[in-house]
Order: sequence, then structure tokens, then C-alpha cells
Amino acid sequence: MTESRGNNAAVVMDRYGKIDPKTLVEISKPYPKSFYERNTLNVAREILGSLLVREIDGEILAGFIVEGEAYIENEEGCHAYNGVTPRCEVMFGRGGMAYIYFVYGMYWCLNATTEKEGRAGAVLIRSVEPISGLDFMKRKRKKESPIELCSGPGKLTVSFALDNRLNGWDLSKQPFRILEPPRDIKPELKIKKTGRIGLKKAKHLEYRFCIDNSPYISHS
DNA sequence: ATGTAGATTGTCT
DNA sequence: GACAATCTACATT
Repeated sequence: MTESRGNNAAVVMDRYGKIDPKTLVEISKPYPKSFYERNTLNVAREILGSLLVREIDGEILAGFIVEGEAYIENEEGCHAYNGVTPRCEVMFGRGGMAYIYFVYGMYWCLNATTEKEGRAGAVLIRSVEPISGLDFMKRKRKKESPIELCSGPGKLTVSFALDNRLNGWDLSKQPFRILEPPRDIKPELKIKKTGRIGLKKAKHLEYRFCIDNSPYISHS
């Protein structure tokens, strides 16, 4: 299957026409806390198409969030299910912060916290369509294909050079932010809802959202 | 071309 | 001891 990238409607960047990725980052702005401090499922759905942006070593790393999963304190798959622990503490704080945890002895996973202070929730950022800083990401990932850079929660943290030093970071603040592109140029995105990936618990819940047909989402 | 086994380790019960 | 994502190597189509 040879895909003509330029005409692939599933690729978010192409839907913006001729705008340059760095210009798009410049004219986008952080969400207010009120965007995050509400029902986690709504945040998980609506955060798709947002920009994940990190400035590091004079480079701008950026990409569209194309896949996310909701985690809520009243459900077994959530780290906060059994209450506060040192690891999941930031999930109980304000919405709009980075919750970054370690998995499998090798990888970090990035979440954006949701719900008001005192109630734990988060959206696991599972995949990103990279649009800027691809060379930096290729070096970090030791992979050439853009598809392989951020198509999974462990992959994207390698590409964006994220680890626990950014746990608790306010995602509206430079140099690590989630931005909303201007409404008037943001394309309508077809969103698909499915079960979550990689969990043993609470598998039946359809808490995973992704941009339909995006080649940048994680597989199986 | 597709499938799967094995390795890797901190966090929480 | 259960739990998590990804890569590699090897086995089977």
C-alpha cells in the first residue's frame, strides 16, 4: 500500500493547507484550566488535534495529538483507583498538568491531568503526528520513518525527550505545552472510540479516542 | 508476511 | 507478585 502522503485526509497537517508548522505553533494558544478541569472523557475526545510542543536545545518539537485514553479514579485501570500514592499524586491536583510515569523498566508515559483539584483523572497521550523537530526525534528514537517516531506512548516520550523531571509541569507554560490551534482554521476531525490498549483491568471501557485512519496512531 | 517469546524494572498490593 | 510498551530474534505461514 503506497500512500500519497500529500493527499491523505487522515494526516492532520495536510488539512491545514499550506501553513508552516512553526507558524501554526506561534498562532496557537494554551487551553485555560477550565478545558481540563471537567469530565475526563470529554477532554480525551477534544484534546485530539491539539499540538504537543516542546522547546529544547533551540529546537521546536511539535506534533498533533492523534490518540488518547481516559483514566478516571473510579475505574480499575486508573493508577488513582486505590487513592493517593507518591506516583499518582499529581492526578489529584489541578487539571492541565503533566503526569509522567515509568513503565516496563524502560519507558515513560505522558498524561495530561483532568478534573478539578481533589478528583483524579488524566488523559494518556498515546500517539502524536510529528510536524516539527523530526531530525531531533529521529536521533532520539534511532528510527528514520516518521510513522515510527511517536506512534505509541513510550515512543513519543523518547522523541520529545520527556521523563519524570517534567512530572507535574503546567502544560500551559513554556517550554513544554499543549496548544489549541485557532478555531477558524482547525479542520473537523473524524474521531473513533475504542477500548483501551495494553491493560488487563477495565478492558471493556471504551475510553480510547483516536483520529480515524491516522497512520500515526499505535497499533494493537 | 505474520506471529509470538523473551527481556527490561519501578510502583503498589 | 502483578502490572505495564517496545524491540529483537526467531518460528511458522
